[in-house]
Amino acid sequence: MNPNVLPRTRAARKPFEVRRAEIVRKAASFFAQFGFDATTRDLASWLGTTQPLMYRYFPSKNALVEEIYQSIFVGAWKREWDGMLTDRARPLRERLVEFYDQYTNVIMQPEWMRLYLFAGLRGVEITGLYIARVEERIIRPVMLEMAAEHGTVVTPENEARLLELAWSLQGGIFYYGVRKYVYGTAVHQEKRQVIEAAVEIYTSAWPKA
Amino acid sequence: MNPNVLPRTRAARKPFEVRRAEIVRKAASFFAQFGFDATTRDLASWLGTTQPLMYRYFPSKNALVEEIYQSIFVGAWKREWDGMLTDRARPLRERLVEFYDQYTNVIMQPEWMRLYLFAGLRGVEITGLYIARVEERIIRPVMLEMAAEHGTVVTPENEARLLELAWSLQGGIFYYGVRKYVYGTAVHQEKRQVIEAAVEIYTSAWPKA
DNA sequence: GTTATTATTTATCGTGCGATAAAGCTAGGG
DNA sequence: CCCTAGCTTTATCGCACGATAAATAATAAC
Repeated sequence: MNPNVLPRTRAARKPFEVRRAEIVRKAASFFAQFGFDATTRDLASWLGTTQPLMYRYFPSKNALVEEIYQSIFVGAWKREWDGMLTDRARPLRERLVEFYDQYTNVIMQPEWMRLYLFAGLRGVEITGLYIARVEERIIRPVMLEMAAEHGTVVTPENEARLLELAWSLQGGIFYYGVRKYVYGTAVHQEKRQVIEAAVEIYTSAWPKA
Repeated sequence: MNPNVLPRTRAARKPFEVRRAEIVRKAASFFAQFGFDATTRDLASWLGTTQPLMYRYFPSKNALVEEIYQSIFVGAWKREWDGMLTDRARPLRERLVEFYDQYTNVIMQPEWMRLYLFAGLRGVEITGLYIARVEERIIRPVMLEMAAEHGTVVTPENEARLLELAWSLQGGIFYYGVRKYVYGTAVHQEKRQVIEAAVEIYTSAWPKA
């Protein structure tokens, strides 16, 4: 017997690719809330369909999960961010604030943040690759621009220190999102203000040597 | 049939409280690695005992998990930290570096960090309480000491901004641990150096107003 | 309008889970 | 040395999980 109290109305018939894309999108939101150990039956109920339907579109639960990883971690980066940090026609602080404002508009959402942490805790390989890419695309450019702005010469000796300093800026911003979207605690300011304050601190106190 | 290849030797008989404490301690380490959805059978194998043994000491898996939460989140704070940040006989930077050095000696370990995030993602109530306590015991004192050092008057208008600034410092340090212990990526400096650099940035660039 | 196609559902399988009951074994008291 | 208390194990239950097969129904082609 079907455990649902109300008899389900048959799900609307949809073209293969439409349904498939819908499953990936909604399943991401579902797993972000309940973790990847949530069941395919609950997922189907969330989708408004039945459990075996998923297996027409994905060979296994894990195949679906892998596709969610791809959509989140590979699809997150936007083309226009690439030159944003290094455009020296604009003041550095302005570049940093605008970049982090836009970048966090994408990643600082409950879905993205939670999936990122769920996947990290699971030891999913792609999260390590994601961090490596963040270092090359964000941390290192930020560090180099900071150094250029302050006349700091980057050497093999101080590179590690300067990279970690740029990571600290990133971490200070990121943890704001963790508090808000993972732990659900009250924060005291809006995202934009937090970014501005953190960027201000780092640009004004960047070490000369 | 027992799936173990080698026939288990019977577990050494131990007094109730000894075995019980051992289960909590080792189970914390086990769940930190594999998440709270790991099975009680695997846990028993990890403990070197059998699965039903756990039920002599805890009425359910969840009761054991709750006890692990308590031991981690309530038992983490050390008495001597309480006056450390506010001891104005010492230079502020020195206080901050020493506090964060010692505090991170406790929390910046794979076990603590992973359980903290696992629990947070599960929506476990105690993590919200933990963050509230961190704000009262660390963030607010840090903010007030910073303000006092720089002659900043804390008002209802700027309090939110100053609190978030102190959170940024904490977040910058914390995220270093996330990278290292959750994502397993290479970091460029030792913890102590990262703390020193972050504290240096924040103490030298703290806003006057 | 009939038929072919395929999206969707119902029914079910084997497995592994948390939990319980009962049997087995070991240390300490007499 | 035996007996008993209680720690530990074996055996097992009911259930929910991922996955598959077969039946059903809605769309598309002609």
